[in-house]
Amino acid sequence: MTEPGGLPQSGEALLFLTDEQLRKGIEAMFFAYRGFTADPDRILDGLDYGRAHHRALHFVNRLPGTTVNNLLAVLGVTKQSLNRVLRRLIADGLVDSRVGRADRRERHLYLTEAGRALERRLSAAQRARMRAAYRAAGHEAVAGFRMVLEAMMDDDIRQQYLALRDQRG
Amino acid sequence: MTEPGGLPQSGEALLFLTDEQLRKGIEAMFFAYRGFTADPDRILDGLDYGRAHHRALHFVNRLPGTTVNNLLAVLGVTKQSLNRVLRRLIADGLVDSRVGRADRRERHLYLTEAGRALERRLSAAQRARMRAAYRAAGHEAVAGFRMVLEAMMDDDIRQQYLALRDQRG
DNA sequence: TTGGAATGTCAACAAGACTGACGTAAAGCC
DNA sequence: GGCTTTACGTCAGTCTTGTTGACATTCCAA
Repeated sequence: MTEPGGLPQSGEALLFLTDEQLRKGIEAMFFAYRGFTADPDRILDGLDYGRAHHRALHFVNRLPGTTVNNLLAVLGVTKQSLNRVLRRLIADGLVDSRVGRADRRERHLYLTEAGRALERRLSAAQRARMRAAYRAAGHEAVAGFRMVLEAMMDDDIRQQYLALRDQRG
Repeated sequence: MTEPGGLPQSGEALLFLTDEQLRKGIEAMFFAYRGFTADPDRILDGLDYGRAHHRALHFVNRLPGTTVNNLLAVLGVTKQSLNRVLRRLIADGLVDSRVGRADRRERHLYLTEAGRALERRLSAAQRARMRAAYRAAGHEAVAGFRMVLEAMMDDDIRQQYLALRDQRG
């Protein structure tokens, strides 16, 4: 499993990647994702919402006026699954669903004031952890972190991410 | 992305972190995790196993002879939840459960040859993606990636991770 | 006008997490 | 030897979040 016989090569820097190093990265990813979701999860727990609600709130906030179909693509779930979550958020007055003007079949989604308030609370918690991690790791580590994550995405997902990343930001 | 206004960037601290930057990191984490699990998920799908089985196989492989209790702590699930998964793996002959010699209440877990074969197949797929991402991002990015992830973990989880990380490797 | 696309709903189901309760066996302690 | 604790397994039930499949509605576009 270690690089056989002849020398490893690479575009960037003749990276020598042992299975050990890769394994550490895999386990780091696994454990870090738990931390990544821990703070919002705690908040959601008390409110009787789940991670799926957080994700919906996050992307409706990020993409105000997005259609249901577009949100499906971003979240990577079925419409039935999203619909259950969205229905609840709409019923609870966190999300506003407006019939499209150009195309009245479409529903455009917006956060209400209450929705924005919860989204802010959730993302503040998540950002606080991210900020602490960034501070602890330092400036260059942050750039590397993002580069590896972006390289790890599926190609089609990366396109979505990049469009999102560079819009307004 | 460019440092606005003035000053601060840093070696270790004094990182100037906008909410935009943090948000990009959060979304990168979200999308990258999908990629991270995509390849093993595809393999497992055809075998009628799930992500939970993969996690169990991974850590039994990593910690041969580990007890059920220890595995619970690493995975962060309840024993009922783990038991369902483990029972299946044992029944299917992928995991071997041996009564402890010093303490006969304990069960020590090992992969069988078939278990090792599946674990190798899964981790080979996951490592391939990680390797590609590392190569694309370059040597320094890898170090930064790991630093940020480690800083993002909960404290108690990080202890487990570090113990695991530095053992034998 | 008709076909197809976008949305939504109902029903059924499964994985994988959870809690709570209980049983058994073994170990540890007084 | 007896009592308590620990480790493990299991039964039963619940919840969230994902899945398919079927079907209705609305409405754009050819």
